[in-house]
Order: sequence, then structure tokens, then C-alpha cells
Amino acid sequence: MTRADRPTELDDEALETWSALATMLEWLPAALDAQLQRDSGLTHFEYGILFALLKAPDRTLRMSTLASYSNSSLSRLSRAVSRLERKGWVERSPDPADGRYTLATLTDDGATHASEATPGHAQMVDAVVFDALTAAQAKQLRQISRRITAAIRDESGWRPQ
Amino acid sequence: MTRADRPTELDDEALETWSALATMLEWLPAALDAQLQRDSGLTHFEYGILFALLKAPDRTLRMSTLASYSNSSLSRLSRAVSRLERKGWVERSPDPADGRYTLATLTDDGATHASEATPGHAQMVDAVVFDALTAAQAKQLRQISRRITAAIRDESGWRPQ
DNA sequence: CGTAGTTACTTGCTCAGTCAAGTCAATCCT
DNA sequence: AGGATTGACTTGACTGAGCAAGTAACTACG
Repeated sequence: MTRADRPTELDDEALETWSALATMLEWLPAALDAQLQRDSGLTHFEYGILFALLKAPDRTLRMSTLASYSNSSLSRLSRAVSRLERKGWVERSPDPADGRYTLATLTDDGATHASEATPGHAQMVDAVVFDALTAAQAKQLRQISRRITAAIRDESGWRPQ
Repeated sequence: MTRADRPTELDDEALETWSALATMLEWLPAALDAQLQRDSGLTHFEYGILFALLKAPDRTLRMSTLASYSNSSLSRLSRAVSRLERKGWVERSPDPADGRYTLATLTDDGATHASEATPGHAQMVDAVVFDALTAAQAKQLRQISRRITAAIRDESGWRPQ
């Protein structure tokens, strides 16, 4: 059933909902980015890279694995890792098992920095998401997010990559 | 009450929720942008500009009004309007009532283009949001979005602009 | 064993966004 | 009236992202 088949009465309500969602969609990532930037000089994307490496065995991952973790193109990742390398937080080396792969490894400095960035970021997420919602709402939000994500995945032609 | 005071048991669930939300936060804007770009050669931001002008009296708004509607900096808006001007969809003129203001006006071409872009975009929003949710979930989503937005607004020091 | 093809990146180009510094018009304050 | 201030943009320099073309390391096939 598409929206067109539903009672027209819903449309105003839907518009309100869409407006509220669109606002949240704009501000939430901006707020999280601003906190990370202010407190740790990192974009959310860079933080994701450091965090993934921190949790990985030997603090090391292949570029391509990291790209799929962080849901980004290899190109974007390559540039981001270059920036992190320049700051001394990550190092690159060819994979001895297959020279086509590049291994990204978190340095000690990088591990320290990532560890220090984490609590503040988690606190921000708590403050703007979980503290703002009831437990039931949080649960609803999980299901809603999954449904929307699934709907996007199903949309003809378009595949997130 | 902060999250730290809640039963630890919730943490896993919260992590799941956060992960689902983060995924949605990444894919939903990307999916909407992709649809607009593919079907109308517009970014979501540019579409917002055209749509706001289309609905405005005389299809005209001051730049600063438009900036607050689209929740953007004047700088960003100025560049976007320059692009739309180059395509012949928008024109600029000084406000006769106060020369400091600049009026942005939708051209006929621009109005046509915006009108043509709207149904496809609305359909996409329906497809990935409203069709994917029950009416109750949509209602919940509206409240959840508002609460999160309010929490961001309340966060010390940070004001969206 | 050599060559064609594939995989895993990297990089040049271009574009959109931010920030800070301009410009220009109105207004305020003696 | 007239210099200082404020408001509303605009623009130049810089940064990050995407796309497409390049490169280097392996693999498959005749």
C-alpha cells in the first residue's frame, strides 16, 4: 500500500513528521561532528577509522576492510588515512601476504588519541539521543531505523555502498 | 538521569540502537540526494531553495530569509544561488525597500523545474519512510525526532545555525 | 612462460562547503 | 550633517569528497 491510497487526512501529519525528521537528520550529525571536532580535532569519519583500528587485532586492518566498516569509498578512505598518517596516528604498509592490499595500523599515539576521544563522544550520544528518549522510544527508534534502512536497500536500483 | 545511572543491561541494547540509527543517518540523506540528483540534477539543498521560492509570494524571498528556511549559512546559500542563477532558475535583485537585502526570485524555468522535481522526491520520501512504517511508528518518529532536536538545542554551548 | 585481466589501492581534477575578510547600504549618535 | 557602527550579503583561500584515470601486485589461461 502506497501513501496515495491512505486517507488524505494523514498527509498533514506526514508532512509534520517529515519536517521533524528532516530537521533531526540535519542537526544530529552536525552536533556529533561539532563535538568531535571541538574536543578531538576529528571528523566523525576519522573517528570511525581510529575506533575500528583500535578494536582490531594488532590494531591493524586492510584498507578495503576498513572501507567497508566505515561504509565509504576506497578513495575517500585513502585520503582520510593520509591525513591521519600525517598526524602520526596511523601507518601504512603493504600486506606481506598479498602486496595488493595495504594494511593500516594504529600507532601508539593514535591509540591514545582514539581512547581519549571516545568517552566524550559516547557522552554526547547519550546526551542527545538516549537521555532525551524513554526506553520504549529508544526501542522504537531502533526498529524504525532498521525499517527505513531496509526500505532504502530495497528501493529499485539504489544500493548503498 | 544520565545513562550512567541506568541498569548496565541496557548498554548492549543502546549500542544496537545507536548502530541502527547511525546507519539510517548515513543512508537516508544519501538516498534522497541520489534520487534528486539522478532525476533532477539537484542537490537536496538546491531543491529546498527552489521549493521555498516556489511557495513564496511572487516566488521571491530575501536571501537571509531563505538562509534561515534552509537552515544554512548565508555564505553557503550565496554560492548555491549563484549556481542556480547560472542555470537560469533564479535571479537576484536588490530589495527596493532596503538596499542591503538581496531578493532571490524563481524564474519561470526554475518554477517548472522545481514543480517537475517535486513528485518524484515526495514519492521517494514515501517509499523509504512512510511506506516502511506503521502509522503509529510514524507518529513515534515525529516525537522522537523532536525530542532529539530539542536535546541538541539544549546541549550546553552548541546552537545549530 | 608470457600476456591479458582483475584487484586494491592512489591521485589529479573539479566541485561544494566553511571561515574570514571584504563591500556596500542603511542607521545611529552626537 | 557626517563619521562610526551594524547588517546583509559576497568572495578568496582552503579543505574534504567524488569520479575517473592511473599504477602496481597478483592470477588465469593458452
